[in-house]
Amino acid sequence: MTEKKDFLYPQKWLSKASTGDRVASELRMQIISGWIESGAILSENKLAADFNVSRSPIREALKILSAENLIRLERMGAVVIGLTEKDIEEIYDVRLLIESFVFERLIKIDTSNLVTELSKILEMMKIAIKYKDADEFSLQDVLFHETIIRAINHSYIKMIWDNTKPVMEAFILLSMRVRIEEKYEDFDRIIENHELYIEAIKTKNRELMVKSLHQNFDDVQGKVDDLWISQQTLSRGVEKND
Amino acid sequence: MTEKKDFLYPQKWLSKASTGDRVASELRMQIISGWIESGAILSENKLAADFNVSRSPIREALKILSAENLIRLERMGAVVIGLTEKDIEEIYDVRLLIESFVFERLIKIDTSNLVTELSKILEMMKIAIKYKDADEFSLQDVLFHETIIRAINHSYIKMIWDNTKPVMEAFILLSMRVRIEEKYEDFDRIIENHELYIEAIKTKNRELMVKSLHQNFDDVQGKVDDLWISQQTLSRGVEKND
DNA sequence: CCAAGTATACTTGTATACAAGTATTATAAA
DNA sequence: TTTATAATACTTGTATACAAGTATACTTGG
Repeated sequence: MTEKKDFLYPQKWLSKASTGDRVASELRMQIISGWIESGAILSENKLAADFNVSRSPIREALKILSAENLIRLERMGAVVIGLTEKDIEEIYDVRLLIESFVFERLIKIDTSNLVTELSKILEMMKIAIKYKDADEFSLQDVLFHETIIRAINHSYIKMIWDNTKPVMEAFILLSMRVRIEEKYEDFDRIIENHELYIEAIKTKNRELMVKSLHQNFDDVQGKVDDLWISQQTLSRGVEKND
Repeated sequence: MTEKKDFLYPQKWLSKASTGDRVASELRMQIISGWIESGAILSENKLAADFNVSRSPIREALKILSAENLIRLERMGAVVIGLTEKDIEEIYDVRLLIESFVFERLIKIDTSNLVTELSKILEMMKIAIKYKDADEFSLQDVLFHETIIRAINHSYIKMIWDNTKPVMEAFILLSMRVRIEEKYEDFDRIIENHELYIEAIKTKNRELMVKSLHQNFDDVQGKVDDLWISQQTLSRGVEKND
């Protein structure tokens, strides 16, 4: 008998999502968390049976995951690629790239509204930490950066964000869940980083921005470790479906 | 009676593509060329009838175009967004961003094989010009830049490329078709630019790369004009379906 | 025991069917 | 004439059906 596994992805974030999106979100979490191992082969029929839906939304989900480079669509089944440490470094390459670009644009425009909005989000993050709500914290963290990116109204930079966001969100979600329990003090540093970021935007200080961005980036190494912890935690005492 | 319109997208490039991909490629061309005007509303049923396929591949195509920001999926029908001058500028922002990033990586690795490959592609481009084959030229032009990007083996930079490529390809295709007839001499300059680019990679000369990239970028203004010419050419003497 | 060929149980891609919801249009009442 | 209501003709989202192709496993002949 295999133990029933709860959803990894917060269901309340999916209030008005289609079945395909739900399946994609859940599969994404299962792949990134290591619950579904890389190399595994997913069949549409099997997934449809597992999720108790038809093949239509499953196909939709697989297309999404394929665009995110988490799986590779082949003739016979979708091969799980998974998320390696290299992938995470690469995602942060891209983040660094686009957020630097965004900052250069921000320098040229009025950012007072943006700063206000970011301050609000930061306060939300603090509350989330106070109540040890890793999911809410992750949501706000991602929203923080998305808000910055949206500020410059650049649809193609936004597109890059949209394409990397889901994987990043899942990754952050998983590592924060571990960290909020086992490395609670980390969050002070994260908050500090974000305050620095806001300050950089407010004062349009390029150096400060680079500094805060890189601190954020350095923080990733720890996050990678946490992902592995997360993967082991998940496997602990849970039987896997065949 | 409405005049039968040929395919805008080269059919031979779709040898092993699915129906959904074909429809996406064709619709993309129709949208970017202005044949389908922005603001138009596409219904899955109508498209299925037009293309003589079922709704499944149509849905697939619409998802693709939506990810490319060419349409916006809404409750009732997909609204055509189209490609504005701003979009094209933004695409080139992204190209500049990622190709600069790629160049920084190229400096650190052996690029002799890459240079050879690029030289080959460049010769193909010259032949295409000689025979006034705009489609072949566009194919090689896009391949040229893709080859450079692939050289650094960065899956997320590659992902950004994959996401912008289709729109760029369609745009280049349309403008080259006009230019090869009406501005044949332009192509000397384009070839020159690419030679400069190869030279920059060979000598790992950052300044030269920036120069050739920006020359490429400056060239875009002309391309935008050509797109409008292309749109008018297409409308000339052709009746549009209701 | 081994090899070749065939049957079978998969796979995806596309077409069709059905359900639920929305905008529009026509009708009826004031 | 105007407004409210109801019928209708759309829309998408999901489920199911069918077709074509592929890998596997078995069977049959040597």
